[in-house]
Order: sequence, then structure tokens, then C-alpha cells
Amino acid sequence: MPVSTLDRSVTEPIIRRLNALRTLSAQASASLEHAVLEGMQRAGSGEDLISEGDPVDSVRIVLSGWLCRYKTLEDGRRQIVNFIFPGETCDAHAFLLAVMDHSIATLTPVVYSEIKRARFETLVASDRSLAEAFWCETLVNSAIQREWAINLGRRVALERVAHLFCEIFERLRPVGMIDGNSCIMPVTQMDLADATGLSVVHLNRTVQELRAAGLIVLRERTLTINDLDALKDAALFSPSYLQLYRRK
Amino acid sequence: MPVSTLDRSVTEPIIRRLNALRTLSAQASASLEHAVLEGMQRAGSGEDLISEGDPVDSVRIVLSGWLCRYKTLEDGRRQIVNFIFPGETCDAHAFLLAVMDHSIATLTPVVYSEIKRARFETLVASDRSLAEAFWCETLVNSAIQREWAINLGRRVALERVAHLFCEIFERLRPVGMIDGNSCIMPVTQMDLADATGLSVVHLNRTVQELRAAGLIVLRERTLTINDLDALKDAALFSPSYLQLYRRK
DNA sequence: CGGAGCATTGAGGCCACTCAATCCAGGTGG
DNA sequence: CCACCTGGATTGAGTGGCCTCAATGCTCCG
Repeated sequence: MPVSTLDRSVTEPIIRRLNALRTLSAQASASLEHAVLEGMQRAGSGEDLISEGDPVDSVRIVLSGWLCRYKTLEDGRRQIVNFIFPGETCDAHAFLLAVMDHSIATLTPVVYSEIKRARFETLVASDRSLAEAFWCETLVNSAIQREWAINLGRRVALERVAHLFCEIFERLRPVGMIDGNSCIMPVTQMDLADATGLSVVHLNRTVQELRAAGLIVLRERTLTINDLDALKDAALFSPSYLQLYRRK
Repeated sequence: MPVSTLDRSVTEPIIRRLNALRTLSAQASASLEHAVLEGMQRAGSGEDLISEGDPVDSVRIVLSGWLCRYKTLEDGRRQIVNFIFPGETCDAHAFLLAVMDHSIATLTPVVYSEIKRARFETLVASDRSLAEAFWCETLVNSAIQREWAINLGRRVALERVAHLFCEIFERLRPVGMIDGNSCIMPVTQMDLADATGLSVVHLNRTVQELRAAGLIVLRERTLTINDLDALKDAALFSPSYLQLYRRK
């Protein structure tokens, strides 16, 4: 079955994302696209794709929509520990460990592809750059985790929210999901609060502070950054941890 | 050159640590030990082994001593994002990315082994379980990072400090570095504050609260946990993220 | 028209912060 | 041996950032 032009546009974020990490051969791209198109799935908003404690036996790659990784405490406190954007992989290597240590939920309706472990392992065994690209993605995720630790531990509310907005913007850029100085922001303030470790009330007030400072506009699920450099300064944001530029 | 019995005891934490993740063949253990013994190094306390922004071209495995991964903000605020204990690897796969996104510093005098990238890659290419063990270590580190995110974002000071003590204790156990209900705690309260995102003053008061509750004794660089279950309850600690038990 | 979900605002309280002083142990030089 | 210094632990006082509780507004939708 040939991969049509239409299909190509569907898998584009994935190919762009991985190519940002390692140059993929046409052959590797094609076999990946083929595998992706075989396992297409949809999920509504607010669904758990995987829950903490589940064993994992497949890899999920996001084609469209936003997801989050989160953990909860017994009493219900929730912390979003990372977002997952189109082109990114949910758990490329999670099957090496016994069970999931966290949950993954959709924040919007999502289209993704589910690839069984054996299929995935065959795929990456066939091409070294493909294997390395997936590993790099895992490593970049680790780096993002570390940045979130300093964000939660050492930045004050205003810096923290500003930093999150900067990160979202810079992560959406390489997959072509920003439009000028705007991007969609399809999540609730509750989600943003859980990502920044703040209460909803205080998150709301912090967003208003950013608005009052003229740094951002946030309405109708769209974030507009008036002055990206100024926002980055306010956030103490330095993008190197995202590894947007390659070594070689 | 044969590996002597004395040498064996030096590399023991490494072998124990990796075996907890994947069963290593005698052959794999031996060639790893050999490589480790070739690259032995020492460092004093308070030294940076690698700094943010550095390119990486070797792997460091810790034989004894404590280290930490940390990030800083321009104005000096510091967040320790993880500890590194004997038997653990500093950056098994960091060379796949361009540069370090964080720094690694010693918290005590340290003995470690530095293995050049090419040597390391040859080593892991020779044995699948060895390669998987190192990858698992990287993945467990990611899981720890995520737990730290909820620790910093959603636990209050008392829970946070209690959680850190539980984690340290449970991570030292598999490498044989606990003694009954005690372990060494060779770091300053400043370090503990930077790991928990608290000020030194408040960390000190929180430790005293744990002491007053009869949960711990902390003096002369030794931590004694009077009632581990009670401490875990106070911390909302659940060890599954440490992957102490294997799938297979 | 009523309800649900989300954003916003007000009021009051506490947790963790900063600044600053004190204590203590270990190391060093006179 | 002691005075001194330094790094770390501890304590006190006062403040403010972020919290909780609770009410209100708004929009969408059945």
C-alpha cells in the first residue's frame, strides 16, 4: 500500500520532530510512516491512555492534540510533570521497565498511532539513526524534567508561568504549530496550575499579572506573546535544555 | 591482568546496581569490571565534574561517595535535581546529545571510573543485557526526576523532606550502604535545602519537626529512621518509581 | 431555562521566606 | 594551649507570597 500525499501530511510532525534530533534516511522515514499509519487511533479529551502501575507493551506516537504526563498523591493532589505535543512519543522505551511510574492523559482530542513493542523494536533495529532519534527524544525528555524541577523548586509564580509559556512556544515551533507570535493553548487554567505547582486561583492571578505587564494575551484558547524576549527575561528562560540545535 | 578479590569489592556497588536492573552474565560483569578498573579517578568534595554547556565524551561510574546533578539560575538560585550514589552512572548516554543541560558536582570525596565513549560503546555492543541495564538506569533516573517534580510541586515541606529521606534510604539499600535503620548523610543542610526547594532556615526547622515527631535522628552525618513505615506515611512515599523489583 | 465547566474576584490565614544574630565544632597560627 | 577564623547548624522576628474558602460571572449546551 503506497503512502499517499494526504498521509504524508498527517505524519509530518513526527518526521519533523525526529529529524530535528537525527537526520533520517528516506528509507527510515518511509518505514516509520508506514508503521505509524498502520496503528492509527483516536481518543477524546480527558482520557487516560496509560495509568500508573500499568505494564507497557507498545509505543504511542502523537499525530495531533495535547497530552500530559502526571502523577497524583493519595489525597488527590495532582502534578503534571510534562506535556506531550504532536510529533512526540509517549513512551518509546517504557517497556524496558516493569510498569509505568506515571499516567498519561489527553488534554484535548488526540490522534495517535500505537505500535506494538515487537514491531517497534524491529523498526529501530533496521536503522541506527532512527533508533538514536528515539533515544534522543527520551533524553531530551529527561532534560525537560530537570528544568521542570528547578522551575518548581526555585522560580516564583510569575517566573514559573512565564517559563512554561516560553517552553510550550519553543516546543511547538519545530513542529510548525505556531503562527507568528501566537499558538493555541487548548488547556484549562486548572491544567496550567497543575503543571506549575500553583493553585488555580493563584495561577489565574499570575496570568493576569503577565497580561497587565503587557507580556501576553491569553483568550479564547490562544496564547499571544507580545514580546518573546521580554517574556524570556521575565522567566529566566534559556532554551538550551530543549536541544533544538544538533551537535553534528 | 586478572581482577583481584580486592578489586571485586571496589566494583561491587556497580555490579549490584546493574544486576538489580538486568541479570548480567559473568562474562559481561567481568568485562565491565575490567573497563571500570582501567579508568579509576578521584575527586575532592565540592568539585564540578561536568558543567552545564560542556560537551560529553565519556561515561563516569561512581564507586564511592555522593554527587548531585544541579541547575542554577542567573541570580544564583540553585536546585539540586537528583543525587548520584555509588554504583550509579553519571551520564551513560549523555554523549548522544550536544551538550550537558545541567552540572554534576561532588558532595563528598568521590572515587569514580571514567570510560571513554568509544570504549563504552564497544562494551555495551558486546552484551545486550549490559546495554539494557544501562538504558534502564537512565529510564529509572527519568522516573526519579518525575517523582521530584511532584515532590517540589505538590508536597509541603514536611512531606518533601521526609520523602527525600525515604528515597535516599531506599536507593542506598540495594547497594548495601545502609546499616540497620541508619545510613550516612554526608551532605550539608544547604544541600538538602537545594534538593527540596526550601530555604536553609526552613529546611532546618522542618528537620527539627521530623525529629520532634520521633521519626528520625540526624546528627554527626548519620540519619537514623526510627520507624520507616511511619516516615513513609508522613512522606506519602511509594517506592514503585524506583523500580526496585524487576519485570522478569 | 437550568446546569455544568471554567474564569475571575474577595477575604482572610498560614506556610515558608528573608534578614540577622548566636552557637558550636574543627582547624590553624602564634 | 589558646585566640581566632570559618563553615555549618540553630534560633528569633517580621513579612509576604501563595494558599483556602467561597461567591460571582460567563459561556456553552441540552
